[in-house]
Amino acid sequence: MSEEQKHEETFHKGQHLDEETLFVVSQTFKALSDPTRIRILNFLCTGEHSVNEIAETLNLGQSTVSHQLRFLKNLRLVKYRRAGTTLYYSEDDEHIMNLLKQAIDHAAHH
Amino acid sequence: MSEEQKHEETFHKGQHLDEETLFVVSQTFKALSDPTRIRILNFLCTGEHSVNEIAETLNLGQSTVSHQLRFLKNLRLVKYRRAGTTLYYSEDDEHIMNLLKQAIDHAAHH
DNA sequence: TGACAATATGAGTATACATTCATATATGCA
DNA sequence: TGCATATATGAATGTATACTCATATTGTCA
Repeated sequence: MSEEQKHEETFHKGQHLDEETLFVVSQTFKALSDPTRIRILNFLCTGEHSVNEIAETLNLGQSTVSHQLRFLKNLRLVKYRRAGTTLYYSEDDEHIMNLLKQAIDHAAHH
Repeated sequence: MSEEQKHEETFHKGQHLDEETLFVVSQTFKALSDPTRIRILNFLCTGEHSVNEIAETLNLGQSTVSHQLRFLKNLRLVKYRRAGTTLYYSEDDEHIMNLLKQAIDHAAHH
């Protein structure tokens, strides 16, 4: 590794963004850019919940929640556990959830 | 402050999201969800740059860059300094820039 | 003041996306 | 097997938005 690269990684000064990284980063933030998904993820901070629990608690349509959970699952931000006909969804990316919490704190404490 | 609220703020367990916080958080992440804006912000990590410098370096149209900079400026993510007819843009929210860097590292180191 | 350079702005367009509705799939149980 | 519950899926629609083009604005200097 060159000194220049080491410098960039250490101090984060305009590091090079390849196509794939750019895509992943933008997709990740897009997941966090929708109020409904934010509410779902924030609710999942309290632990695992079924689709219907999420829908009723947040006052959303069952279909809406299912669609958004699929979106979040494709990005591996949530996972689920099956129990009979019920699917219990929960967080699956501690790092990204931490980003969300930071942003909420940043916005709320103002 | 109630014990329940203190618990939520300390451990980030599904804290309540009021309308305004939800809006601010979603807007902030929306700013970070577009590849062009990510590239601009990442470039500004290297220091202040004029609109034309940004456009030429990132191979973007002048109008595109100007539009996106206005977007980022409305959210107070960037600021500018005037020098004659040239406007030098730079970062204006250390905390949010840090979120971006975290996400880039998270995505790049995989 | 007039010309030039840098940037901003507004309209138009194409695309992405969140929601809803209707329906399909899947699991458990009698 | 047949029914009920939970969830997923697909189409349709309205809305948001990123980019481009043309033009306007602003500041500098001769």
